[in-house]
Amino acid sequence: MRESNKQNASKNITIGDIAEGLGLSKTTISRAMSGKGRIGADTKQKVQDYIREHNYKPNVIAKGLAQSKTYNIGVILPADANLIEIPFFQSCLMGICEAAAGLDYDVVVTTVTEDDITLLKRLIDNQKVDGIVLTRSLVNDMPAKYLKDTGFPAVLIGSNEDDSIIQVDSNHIAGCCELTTILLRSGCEHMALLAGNQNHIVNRNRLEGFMKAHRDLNMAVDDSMIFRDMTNNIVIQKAVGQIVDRGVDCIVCSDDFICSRALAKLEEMNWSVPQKVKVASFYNSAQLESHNPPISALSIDVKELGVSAGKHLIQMIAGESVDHKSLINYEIVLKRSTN
Amino acid sequence: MRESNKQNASKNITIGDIAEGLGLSKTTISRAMSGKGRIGADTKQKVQDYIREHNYKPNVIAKGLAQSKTYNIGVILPADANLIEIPFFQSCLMGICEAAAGLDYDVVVTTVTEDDITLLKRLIDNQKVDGIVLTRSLVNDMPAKYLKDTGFPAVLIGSNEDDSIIQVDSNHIAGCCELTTILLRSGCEHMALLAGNQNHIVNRNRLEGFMKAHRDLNMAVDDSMIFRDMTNNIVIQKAVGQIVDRGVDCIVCSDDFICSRALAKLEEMNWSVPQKVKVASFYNSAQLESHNPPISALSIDVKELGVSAGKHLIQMIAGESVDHKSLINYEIVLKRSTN
DNA sequence: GTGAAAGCGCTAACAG
DNA sequence: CTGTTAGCGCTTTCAC
Repeated sequence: MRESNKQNASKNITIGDIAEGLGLSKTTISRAMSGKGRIGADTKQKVQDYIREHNYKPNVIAKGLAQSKTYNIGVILPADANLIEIPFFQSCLMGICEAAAGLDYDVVVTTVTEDDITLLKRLIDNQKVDGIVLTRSLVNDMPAKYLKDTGFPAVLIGSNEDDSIIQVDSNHIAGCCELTTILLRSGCEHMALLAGNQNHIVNRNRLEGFMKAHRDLNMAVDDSMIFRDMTNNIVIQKAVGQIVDRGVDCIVCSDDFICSRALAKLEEMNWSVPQKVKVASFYNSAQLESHNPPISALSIDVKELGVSAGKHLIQMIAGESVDHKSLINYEIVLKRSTN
Repeated sequence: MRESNKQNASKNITIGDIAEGLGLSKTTISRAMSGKGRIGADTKQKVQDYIREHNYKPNVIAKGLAQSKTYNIGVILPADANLIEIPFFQSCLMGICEAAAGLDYDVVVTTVTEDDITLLKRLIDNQKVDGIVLTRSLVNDMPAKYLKDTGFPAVLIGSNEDDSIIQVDSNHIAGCCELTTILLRSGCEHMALLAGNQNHIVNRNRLEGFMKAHRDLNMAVDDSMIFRDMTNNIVIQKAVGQIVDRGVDCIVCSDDFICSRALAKLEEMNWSVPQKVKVASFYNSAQLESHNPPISALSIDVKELGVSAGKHLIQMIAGESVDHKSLINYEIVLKRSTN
């Protein structure tokens, strides 16, 4: 019950306990830890020894309060029903967590839907985070708009027309253009594109890359072979039926979800890949990992996107300047589906 | 520059500003908000009006510091490479976020691997959360053990031998038993099971349910038809080859990942489902959503698991007592693959 | 080089 | 019913 027994109690030991135990002031302890201000090398050592010995962990919350910081970054995940199982966001999150932990930050997550950003507002209002990572980008992006208006530190994983928001992305236009070019050069003459939800910037960019490849090679695109907003199995199956009728020789899909559904339909029609039609995907997940034949695709290190976004955000919070746009490499992986 | 202009500044307005603006004490403002302690109905009203008018948002961090709480719960996600894209955890997380937001808590996430829980320790040491949700359960579960030893409030999504940790799960044994029973009763005589990583409790439970169904019906299980630790495509393909040779008439898989690989192999062998062999999965994700034929499976509302876990944890933190184990319903969804 | 004191924004006895 | 006074655990002037 004596004062000096404090550190044995279940409560965590505080900076005050150390000061008391060492006969120093709280200020000195603080300085010994932060390195700020001048302090004697010997006392510094003494403090650090004491800290190690007593396994002292500073209270980050209190530190934050004193500095008007939280040492947290917020990650906004989409909660729209059709996206809830998309692994992209999970991989992003892993990357962000990794970056944050390395810089002594923590990650708090919340969700938004296309038309409801109340939880994002709440997170900011509650002053629980020092900055925000957005993990998807829509055409009229409410979160991006809100963050821009409020001037809250933020970085976007993906691209956005608005240059004023910091962005981390891979170059979808270039990547899709490159993959398409390879396919065109390999002799494809009747290419089709099954593009995803055009409300997502990324799907517009993929479409644009596809178009650009044709332009660059001076080849016409057949508009009747371009399908947008392939957001459910019904429309995908219908589209596949139509393009097969029109003599397609190569199908490119916006992502693996579309691709796996297209492949299922082709199989049902007994239309063999790659003999009768080549198939490639613009986004490579685990979904088609063990498909037979293996599917050619654009591959990006999504976790690395998260790492980069996290680091950039924390730099920003620290007041350092960061690039307005940084790009993560992509890779073109050719497999049997386009042989 | 005058004192009274404070609320126009970019800084957030504080409880002190309100007190000053209204000529009351900070205590009174605090009481008007929390409802604790007695306070005049009229002053309470006045305060609330002022708050609304000036769009005041209390600083949760400061509140927390004063109460030794954080109003955060931690969610531990597995970062093992082979699990990173599994949508189960993402759905859990969504549910936990939903529960937390509704109870004015936030969610901070971090990761562990099978043999490294330093980030979990860090989260607790930093005192950033009031409790922890574990989203997976292994046989020698380091996080569960650690939390038990430290006595930190925690709930586990999944099951664990150790009864002392609060658990939220669906009844995998009963569910798998029920589905297996249906298949046995429908005439299957040579059933095979492709079970997942036996280091995961859930996969052991699924196996147990499968066995129990046989026991209950007094039917022998053929050990050569039971495969454990089907963690990669190679072993799965090999297993499928073997069981087909042995005259299997029904294949049950631990989860959709195993199932999709098994289906791919069957297709390659031109072994039609369900004509030559029935197929079912013990865990239903979006992975096989549009497979042809549709796959019979056990279906559970994973997000609801998260919601339940989140609510239970926050109750616990509030000092209320919670059930040691609560179960979420499962559903057996029979489709063409077992017709 | 070190310490005293004030303060981050809020809550919680204890008085009146 | 309301105000005063201490804190929560840490940082940060400003003195010495």
